[in-house]
Amino acid sequence: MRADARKNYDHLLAVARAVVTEQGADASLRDIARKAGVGLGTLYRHFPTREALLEALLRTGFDELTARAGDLETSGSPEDALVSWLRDFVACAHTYRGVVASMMAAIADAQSALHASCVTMRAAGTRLLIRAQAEGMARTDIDGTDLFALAGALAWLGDQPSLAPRADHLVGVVASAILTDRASSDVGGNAARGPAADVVEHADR
Amino acid sequence: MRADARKNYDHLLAVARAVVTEQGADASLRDIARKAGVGLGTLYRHFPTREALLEALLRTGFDELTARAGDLETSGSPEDALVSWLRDFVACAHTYRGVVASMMAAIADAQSALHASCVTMRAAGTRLLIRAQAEGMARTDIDGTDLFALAGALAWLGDQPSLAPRADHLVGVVASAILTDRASSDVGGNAARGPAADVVEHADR
DNA sequence: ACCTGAACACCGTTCAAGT
DNA sequence: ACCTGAACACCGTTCAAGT
Repeated sequence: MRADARKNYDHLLAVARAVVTEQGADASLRDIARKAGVGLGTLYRHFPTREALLEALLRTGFDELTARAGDLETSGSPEDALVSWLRDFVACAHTYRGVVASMMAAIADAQSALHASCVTMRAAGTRLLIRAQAEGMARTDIDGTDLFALAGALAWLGDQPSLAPRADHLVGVVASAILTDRASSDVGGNAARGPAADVVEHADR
Repeated sequence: MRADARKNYDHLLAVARAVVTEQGADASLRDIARKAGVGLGTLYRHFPTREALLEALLRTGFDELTARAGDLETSGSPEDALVSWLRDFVACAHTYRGVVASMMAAIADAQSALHASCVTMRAAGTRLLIRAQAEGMARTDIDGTDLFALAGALAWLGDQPSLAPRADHLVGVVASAILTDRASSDVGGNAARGPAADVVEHADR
């Protein structure tokens, strides 16, 4: 890659990060090119599709999520690992508003620039689910696709301004549906509570 | 309303129903006017905003849903009533792809043409939730807004082509998180159910 | 190799002019 | 009263022309 091209690429990505953070995944590509002081064709040269741009923006977060999932596979209780992954996924998707719809579309479209990362992430979640199921800690009538769907729905929820304030709490509610022993498990990381008790979010985020 | 205006209104609505069914809530208004053989200004005259058009399209379904919620308040078990409402809501939102995001935005925007209907629907769901909670059948750490949020998330899920096949099943999963007696209840809506409710006082409505 | 920006085919929204 | 469609300010995408 030529030096001037590299410079354009990097700058474009930085500007895109700012604009997409502000306007969401549907941000105007023209606006990004304009703000980057670059021709529209240059943006398209580096990122042939919107999803290619999103992929570049999300790569870091996705890689971190996958790495964390790997750690979770062998650490802590299966329930905590599963719920932690769920929270991490939702937090990651929440980085850019509206990105979760692209992810769900990408999983069904092998041509999408986001396809591979999403399949990888779903696989990571699936492994944590299977482990929890094997130990009798998670209901067995759902599979990795279901888990991914629920994670996506919770991320979508966090994107809606009117619902976002309760998004964290509702992750706990859905987690309690996935886990088998609601009564005795400590979903939130605090002391054990009854079934009707509030399932609290992590403090360390 | 003048006769020619009435005719335009009705025809516009019929065409809009077809186009929105096919293309979703983001369908091109220009396209609708074009297909209705009507000037673009005519569409704007009858439906000043996209939400006004959606409201007209959804009114029937919303009214039916509200009526059914009223019936459910006094019939069957509190759990069945709540889960039935949840399924009805998801089915109703599923009428037009992408409409659930408009609904969630409308609940926070009193100016929206969809605001009133959404508030009414949320209130209907809330009453069913409170009844179930009063009889000890639903967890008490969620409120009507949470129920509405979960219902919206499930409807969103049904809008994603890659997730839709499991949407019905996942309604059951989330329902089991809301209901207290997971083990014995039949979330799907059939015969077997948990122990009959004991002496319980009604929540005020 | 890489960049530019005009060109094309679309939008949503408004509003002067017509009937 | 009501309807029309041009006008305006935007899009995404492509591609000939430049360096």
